[in-house]
Amino acid sequence: MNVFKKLYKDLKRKYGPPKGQWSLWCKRPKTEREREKVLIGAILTQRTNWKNVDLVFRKLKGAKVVSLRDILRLGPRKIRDLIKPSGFYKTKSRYLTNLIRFVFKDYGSLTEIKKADIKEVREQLLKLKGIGPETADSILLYALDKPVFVIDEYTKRLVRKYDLAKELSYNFLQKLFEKNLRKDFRLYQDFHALIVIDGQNR
DNA sequence: ACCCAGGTGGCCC
DNA sequence: GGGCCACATGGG
Repeated sequence: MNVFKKLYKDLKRKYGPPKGQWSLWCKRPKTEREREKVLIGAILTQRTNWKNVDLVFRKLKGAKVVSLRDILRLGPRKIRDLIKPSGFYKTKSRYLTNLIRFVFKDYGSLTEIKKADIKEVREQLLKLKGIGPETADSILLYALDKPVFVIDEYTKRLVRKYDLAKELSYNFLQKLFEKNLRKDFRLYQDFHALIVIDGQNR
């Protein structure tokens, strides 16, 4: 058994199924509404503590904003105020609105995007302002159930801790994980979630 | 009063 | 391609 698979098994044994926010992100299958929530969360959680993002979701719920349509209906100004606790709220409200417009304009729904070619969707996402490799891949993996391994700060710390690679570039690490694991979005979802949980557990 | 958190874009060299 | 900085809030 290779070291990647072993690390996954160890983390799984230590923490069990991912909890909290991750129970939604790793849920299978997801409803359209659940995919939308993951999509919103993928933007809001950029460089931000999940506690703050959760605060935003409670505010959104209180304002009866529970879908992508609701966000567009409210408009950028109101959304800006509602997402304040997640930080960087001016840029994030723009990023989020742009992303949602892209979803509706090019595909109509997340369920439709799910049927499209992964490569193509990834490239389209990366063209959007505010969506870099990690956010694009988080969307692909957790909102669209695509087998794409997400590399983030915690993943890099894990790589350093166990000396899994000398190079730490995004693309290199992503290929490394994907090469050493079976191509399975469920495995990728749980593994990455556990890496973050473990990283935050220090 | 610091310091941190699932990043990204825009500069500069 | 790499090094820096702005973006902002809530919690330890």
